Amino acid sequence: MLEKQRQQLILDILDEQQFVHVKSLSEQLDSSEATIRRDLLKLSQQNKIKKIRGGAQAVNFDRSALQRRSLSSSAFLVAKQQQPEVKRLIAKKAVELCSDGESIIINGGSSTFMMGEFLLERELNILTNSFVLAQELTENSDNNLILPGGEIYRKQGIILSAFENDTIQYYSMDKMFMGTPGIGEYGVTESDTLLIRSEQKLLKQADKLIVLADSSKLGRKSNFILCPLEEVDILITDSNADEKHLKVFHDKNIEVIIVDAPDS
Amino acid sequence: MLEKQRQQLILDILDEQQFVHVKSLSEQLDSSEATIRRDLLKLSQQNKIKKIRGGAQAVNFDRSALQRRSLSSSAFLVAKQQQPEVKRLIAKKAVELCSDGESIIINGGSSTFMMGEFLLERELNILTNSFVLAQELTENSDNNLILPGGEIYRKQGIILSAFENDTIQYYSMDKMFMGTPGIGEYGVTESDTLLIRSEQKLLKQADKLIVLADSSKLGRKSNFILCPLEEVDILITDSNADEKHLKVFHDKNIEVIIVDAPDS
DNA sequence: TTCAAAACAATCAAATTCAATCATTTATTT
DNA sequence: AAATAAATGATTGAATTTGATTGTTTTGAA
Repeated sequence: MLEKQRQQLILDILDEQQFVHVKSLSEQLDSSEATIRRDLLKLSQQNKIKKIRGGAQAVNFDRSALQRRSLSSSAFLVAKQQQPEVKRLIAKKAVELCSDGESIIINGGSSTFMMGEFLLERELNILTNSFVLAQELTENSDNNLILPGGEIYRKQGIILSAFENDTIQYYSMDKMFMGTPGIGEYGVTESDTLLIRSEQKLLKQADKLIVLADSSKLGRKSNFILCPLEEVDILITDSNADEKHLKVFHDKNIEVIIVDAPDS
Repeated sequence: MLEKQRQQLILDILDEQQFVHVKSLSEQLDSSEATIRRDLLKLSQQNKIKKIRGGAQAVNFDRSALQRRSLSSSAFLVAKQQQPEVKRLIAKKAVELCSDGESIIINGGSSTFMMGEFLLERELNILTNSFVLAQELTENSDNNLILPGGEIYRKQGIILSAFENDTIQYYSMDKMFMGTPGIGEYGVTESDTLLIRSEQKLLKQADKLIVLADSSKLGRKSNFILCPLEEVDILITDSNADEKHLKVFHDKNIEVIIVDAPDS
């Protein structure tokens, strides 16, 4: 991985969470801890992050600017940068599972955001808490869009409500598409505490759950468990997936759809 | 492969992914690394890419955001040009009634949309069923935005819910700003059947109702009555207002704010 | 306080990337 | 076709980056 690319990714990660461990970065970016430390040193000298013992901390000296930038789709770009082709193919396959006229739920997040590209020419009923996705599809497609009520979180580009009962409880949808930072025997995980509630609420309104997770997400575990594997109906991943992981899903009767990874 | 062709392909690739290795380009384009380096040098001299150690970085990686930004702030500019100056002054006065930190409701519609221009530098809690206003202010301001749940109606640019109980019932706001096609002794009127329900629901959550209506709207009556005059606390209109109409509002103890009409 | 584990900066050797150079191939002009 | 110009690919040594190793510092538990 390129030096600049690595550093950009560190910034992107810190855009989404307040703190990261050196170790975690080293694993995620597939570089030695020494290299990560050097990156952190450089970035902190540029005042782009704050270097603290154990890792790095986000420096929100210009919170508004950062928020605006992330909303505009940096999350989308990070996703693209990390796994450009694979994620796109997975998103494409996900959209192919829908027929026009169907009602689907799409949760906020970079993986599912990529579905947008393939939804442009479709006509579905789409319930989503992703404000950015709704924006794109409202402007550029004929899909019918439904939003949950709540506050707009610029950084994540999503709408969240603190209240139990909101508009979405009245909607019954066919499928829910969900991206995740990690899925394994323990279930589907999520890193953001804000997101997890909202996603659980959305999940209740869907008949089927379809998880989008490229091979790097399999067996990974993020901070919080969103739902057990039993809830998952279909998993879409790529051909780099480890047999060991796939077996777990198979044992739970999850239908696994595998798309060809370009560089496998 | 021709030189120009190769360089265009490099640009295409960087249009998609922000970073590439020299090695990867060399393989993809079937040229030596030396040639690729020369291409990168030329392209970077033209400022079309950024040359970094190990490869190249897209310079316009935030292009979509930039486009959207200029386009979106121009949404206010367009409104500014199309609407008469009076409406703008009324909108400005309306925003001046708010102090930072306050919670306000703004209904969808062209008059109230113009408030957006003056809200850019403010920090308020804004509950609005105007999807377009929310969009603009999310991208270009630091206001906290709250949306009701429901379906997006493209034509009107608003969010509507068919259900009685939605998220907004939990919000208690200081002021509601409402534009209207007609206001008179019979009350505040509205022409759009879709809008009227939604606005009545919003109204319930506000302590004070402030109506924006230039002088041409006074004494006018549109198809439906949204609420009686008793509910109105403040009316903002312009200096062309007829005394006869103003007396009606005065009798109902409505505070009337009059802005100077430029061509009066 | 003591101790062990973790995180750290400094250092070094290996690997990678680079610009410069030159011979060869390809394109253009005469 | 010959001469000239331009582009390409290979080679080189220098510069930079990287991961591993070292010993030191910090941390939290005993």
